[in-house]
Amino acid sequence: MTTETDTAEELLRRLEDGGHRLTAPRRSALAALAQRPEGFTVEELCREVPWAGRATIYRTVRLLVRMGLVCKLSMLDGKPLYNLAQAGHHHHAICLTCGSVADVSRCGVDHLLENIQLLTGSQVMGHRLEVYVLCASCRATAPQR
Amino acid sequence: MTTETDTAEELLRRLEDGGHRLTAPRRSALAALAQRPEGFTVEELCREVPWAGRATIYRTVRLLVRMGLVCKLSMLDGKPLYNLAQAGHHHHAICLTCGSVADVSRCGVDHLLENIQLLTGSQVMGHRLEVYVLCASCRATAPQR
DNA sequence: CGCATAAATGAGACTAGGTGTCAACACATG
DNA sequence: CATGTGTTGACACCTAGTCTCATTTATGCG
Repeated sequence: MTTETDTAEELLRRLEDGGHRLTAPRRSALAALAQRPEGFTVEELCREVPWAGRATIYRTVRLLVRMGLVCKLSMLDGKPLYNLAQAGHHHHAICLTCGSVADVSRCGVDHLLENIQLLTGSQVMGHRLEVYVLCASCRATAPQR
Repeated sequence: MTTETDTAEELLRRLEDGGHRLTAPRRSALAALAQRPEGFTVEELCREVPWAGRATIYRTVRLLVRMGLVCKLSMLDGKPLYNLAQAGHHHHAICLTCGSVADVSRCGVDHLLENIQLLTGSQVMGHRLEVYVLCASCRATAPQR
């Protein structure tokens, strides 16, 4: 089983491989972020690592997003939420109750985009898909969030 | 053919039908917005109707969004863009070049959401889909935006 | 018409989320 | 251990939007 520490180590390694320095603020930010598999906001991270500058935390998260290690998604009300990227896909089913994020890439998204090209004659340049769900386990239990 | 004036009149009528007052700031905001079928930002509207208060313009747009007359979508970089709602659907193919918005509802979105429920065992509560395209006519001409 | 009154307005403070600047600092390498 | 570039932190600034509250105004009623 992958622990939070493993996750943080992995991110650290990826940063290093990318030619980035492993500084104290980055280590702390990664450690904090690895403990929140259900997603986090940058302000939350700032509160958890109060001795590091706000700009630094934002820069670290932006770096991780650009490297594809973290993805930024938006909740129903438009508020941003970040979470660890599982792989290279870009589609999520976010549970409104527990915050868990499921991969939706194999549910026909590509097919949908193909249809759009065919039916409208346009060329798809990018897309954003966010699905808000009540996940299987939350359907049976009480809301927590 | 529907002119911009017709559009503004129509919006005005809908507001009135909804029990809202037809005030001068609202009339101007609607007139300005009706002239931008390719979408607009609220700040743009504020610049076009500078004698009306910024809060009022924001309130007017929010009202129109809540009434389903205008929809808020977000561009690839996350910046918000508003445009006149064509109907009750919620899916758009936004041309990155000319800003035109096409309806994508009949391209299999519902089918996709059904698949998600079946494959993940979750209940879909809401979703957001934005597709960024180069529309058919822009594929043949030079970029303008 | 004239009036009452609830709805709407405008100024401006405030919020969230995020970026830009710049002097000071620190990591890794020669 | 010098050196130089990447990184930091403080803080100003930005966009997008909301809230408050005193003032104004559209509209239905008599």
